[in-house]
Amino acid sequence: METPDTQILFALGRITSALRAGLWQSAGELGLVPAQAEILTRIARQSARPADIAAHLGVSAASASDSISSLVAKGLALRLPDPEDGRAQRLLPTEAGLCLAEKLTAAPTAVQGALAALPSQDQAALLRALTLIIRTLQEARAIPVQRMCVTCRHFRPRVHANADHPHHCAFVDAAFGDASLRLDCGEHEAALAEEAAALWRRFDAA
Amino acid sequence: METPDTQILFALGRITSALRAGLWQSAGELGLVPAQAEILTRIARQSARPADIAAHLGVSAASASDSISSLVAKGLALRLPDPEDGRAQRLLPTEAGLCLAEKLTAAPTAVQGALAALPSQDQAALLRALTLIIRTLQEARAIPVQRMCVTCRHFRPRVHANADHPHHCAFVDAAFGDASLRLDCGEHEAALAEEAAALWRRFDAA
DNA sequence: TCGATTCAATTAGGAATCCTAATTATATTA
DNA sequence: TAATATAATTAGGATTCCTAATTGAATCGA
Repeated sequence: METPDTQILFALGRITSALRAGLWQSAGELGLVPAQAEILTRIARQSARPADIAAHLGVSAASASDSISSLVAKGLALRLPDPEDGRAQRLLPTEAGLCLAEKLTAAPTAVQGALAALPSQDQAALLRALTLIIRTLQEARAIPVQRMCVTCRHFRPRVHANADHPHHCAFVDAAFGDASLRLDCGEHEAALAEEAAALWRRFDAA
Repeated sequence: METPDTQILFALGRITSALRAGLWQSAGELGLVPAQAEILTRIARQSARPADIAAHLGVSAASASDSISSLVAKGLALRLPDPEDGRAQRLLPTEAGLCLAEKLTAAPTAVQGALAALPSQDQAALLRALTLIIRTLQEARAIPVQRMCVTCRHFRPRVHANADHPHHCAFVDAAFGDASLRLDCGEHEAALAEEAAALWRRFDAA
């Protein structure tokens, strides 16, 4: 318990516990368990395959299938055949599922409150650090690839002198700062390999 | 998915998944499941009561009791009567449990790798932000109280001009920075209520 | 001091997740 | 066309997780 690494890991563990407890609480009030709530909010945002869900949650395909079946049995989700691949399926929320997903994302949790209470400079620094971590985890194949700024061909890191808005998005043609980094952007287009490496170095530089 | 809050929550979710998957992996190689691994490493660091374990993990006392029983059945932990309270127990690791706990903490995970790869400035900023979050979660009674710098009577936030080492610990009489903030310090002594509030304001100030 | 209440912990009962291994059906490749 | 790979589920079993009820010990008030 001495290096920053160890302290950070410890801190993440504590916050993870709070997140799980909060999810049991808020999901439980709506008749769901955490895994079901996570899957439902995910497919409410965007349709996904069972394999995506499993990768997103970091569980086996069999476990994901279990939880999906629970949602289907409750009439909150549908399994439809995937038009692009006869082996695959597309998961969609039902009307009731969408309604419940909105309540879930709206439900305030203790962690959300703590984030809101964070000074905006710390918020930006936190988001920046987490973005870097997620990028590294992606490269290590520990988590599935995100549609995030730091791998997007529209991203221009550190091109402005303004310390609060050093980055630029070529898609919306606007300057922005660490606080506005996206991890799941609808306009994301993957940069080519060498281009991505250059973005990475530029953003990462301390 | 627009405000920093939402992005941060999303990011924490992704990292949580990676943490859980890593724990299934590393604990699984040693014949444990995540909950058992977390309890074992916790009691290896310091003896604890079942109620502490439950609060630490954010689960019910009954669930904690289940997992503790699993550890006891495997010969990795012992339940001893608590000398201070006849209703309570003290949990201790056995020799085999200590040995396993060391292997667990030594096992490198993907998230640990990602943390190590983080530039040290981002590490410090991350630890600072997480410390603030944990402090808020404690106040909201969402997680149990930690033996952390920001609630310690030896802590002197922002007393030095040196930007890298602005804080001071009166116990060891040394300057330190955000990167060295402790969340579980052996020398922690809780500050009085009003004193604690003053520390908080001073450290929090952006 | 004695009863009532509170508290720490476990047990009981049951639902849900999680795993690996095996199976089915579709895609891809040689 | 045959062999292999992939997407998903099912089967079987271990474990966690919940709430409610129980046991024993500590504390509080009359």
